[in-house]
Amino acid sequence: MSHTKHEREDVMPSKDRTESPLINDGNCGGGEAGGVVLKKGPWTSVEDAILIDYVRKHGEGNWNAVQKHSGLFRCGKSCRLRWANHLRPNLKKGGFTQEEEQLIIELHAKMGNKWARMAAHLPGRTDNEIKNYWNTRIKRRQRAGLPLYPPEVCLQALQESHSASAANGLDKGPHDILQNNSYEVPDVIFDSLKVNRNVLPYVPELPVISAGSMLRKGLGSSQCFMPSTIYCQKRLRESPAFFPGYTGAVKNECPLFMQFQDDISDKTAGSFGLSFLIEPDPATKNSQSFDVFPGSHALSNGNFPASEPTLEAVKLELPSLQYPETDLGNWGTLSCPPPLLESVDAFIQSPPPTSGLESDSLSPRNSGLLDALLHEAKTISGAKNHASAKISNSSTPGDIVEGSNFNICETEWEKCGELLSPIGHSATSLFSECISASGSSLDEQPPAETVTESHVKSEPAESDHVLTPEIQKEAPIRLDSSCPDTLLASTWLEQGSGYDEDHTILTDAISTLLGDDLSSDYKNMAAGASISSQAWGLDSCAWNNMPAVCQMSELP
DNA sequence: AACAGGTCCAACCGCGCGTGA
DNA sequence: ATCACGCGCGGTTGGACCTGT
Repeated sequence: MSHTKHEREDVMPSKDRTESPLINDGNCGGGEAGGVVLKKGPWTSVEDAILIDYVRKHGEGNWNAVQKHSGLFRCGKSCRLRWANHLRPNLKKGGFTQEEEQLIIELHAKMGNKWARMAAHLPGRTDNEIKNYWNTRIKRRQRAGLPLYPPEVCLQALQESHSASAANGLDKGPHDILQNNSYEVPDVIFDSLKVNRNVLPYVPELPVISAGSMLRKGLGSSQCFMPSTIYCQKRLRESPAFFPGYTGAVKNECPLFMQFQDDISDKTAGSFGLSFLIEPDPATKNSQSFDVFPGSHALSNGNFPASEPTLEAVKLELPSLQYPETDLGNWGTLSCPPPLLESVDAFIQSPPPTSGLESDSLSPRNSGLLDALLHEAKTISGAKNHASAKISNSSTPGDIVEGSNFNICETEWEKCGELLSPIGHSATSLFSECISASGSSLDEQPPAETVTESHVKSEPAESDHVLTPEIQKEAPIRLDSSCPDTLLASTWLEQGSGYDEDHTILTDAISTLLGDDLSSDYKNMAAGASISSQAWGLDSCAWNNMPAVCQMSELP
């Protein structure tokens, strides 16, 4: 295809950019290199030949010298790109094979949008190719209402995780895949999780924010969601260990979240009982839906005015672990809460300030990816073994925030915190998606139904499982709450009933993720029991009526 | 045949990192 | 310590092509 294109270009070199020498920006030498106007746009075969010849003579590298010595009116960057993506030897052209596709999916589940690293696993393929393939895949599957990852990948990861944890113990890190990639899972991560579990009540904002943002996205303003994401992602791109969970949790680097995001935007917003966000009650309009969390980083960056722009700007510049320790200590009393998405994830995963940064190396937990969720589940489970007594006996948010006047909110907050934790959120979203796609092909499955047709059970045609009357009856009620996870989880659990062993594993994982209080409920649900409306403890009313200051009081 | 919408992909762009002066 | 430079990475864009109506 590109070949055809370039042949065509060779005949008619270009119309726009190529022949508009003045449209050069600063990235390639300010558009001029030594007074020479650099060319942009498609490469011609002549240029290719020049570049190939140059590289043969001088080797790769020193790309800026290419323009100087070869007569090419291209910036070094453009030369490097052309060489790397099209001219270098051993490049594989053509579509991806099934094996390659499978590998890409698996790699993306592990790495997220680390195209270059993925390309290293695919000889002859370029990061650009993989990126394009993946983006196309995302669009396709999003349109089709399919999960981003096929069930195989999810289940494989789960099974591997399960067996690995059984064999190695929890603290070894249940990441076969990751281990295969020589990823390190520093113990300090687990320690920090145990420590930080006490402050999980801070977490629940994330899903709500996500939902709001996703709803806005679903409402056709995807740009609402992106700017901050992009901004932070760029800022922190090279600090995946710090909190890729942020970028991941928001967009591409967290495929799991993205699955949920896609689902939310495509289906949930319209049918999951979140209409109160879209068509808020006049009395609660905006202030209680989108602005229910006044300090929401995501909200304030999602085309909503930031209440504390200055502070936020500062925090945006810093990876979460770079927050001054004093800031961490002050969060509970800040009038402006910390930025949410990044800080939430990072806070949970952050080692204690004294643990140093070396522990951050590619923690799977930090990735926000499939493995990370599994890891998280087991980590929390392990943490429970060590600290459950402490937590259950003495650790309440009220304990954390000493002298807080807002302990009245503890119960609701705790429940919501458990329920809405980004971990559970991602996991349930993932699992529901994974199971919902019963087909086994790696890629397309025929769209079972249009998005608008989706209801609680979104893709009936893709699954043989049907909602039980109980669930059908109860789920909409539950989902009128601001806890979309509820539905996803329940949907998953219901759908997962056909996967006995995996189901058990998944159920355990979910239960672990949800914590002690809810695990039994989830298991009951999984066993076919109807959802107890009391189990969730918090409906939209309670949540939305919770004073913002109360929510703030729970900040770590 | 014409058109619209979707898909694919090459190339651009901004940013961050590493290195050396 | 600072700056400039080279380089690589990931996100985005724009246009050609494909497909369905």
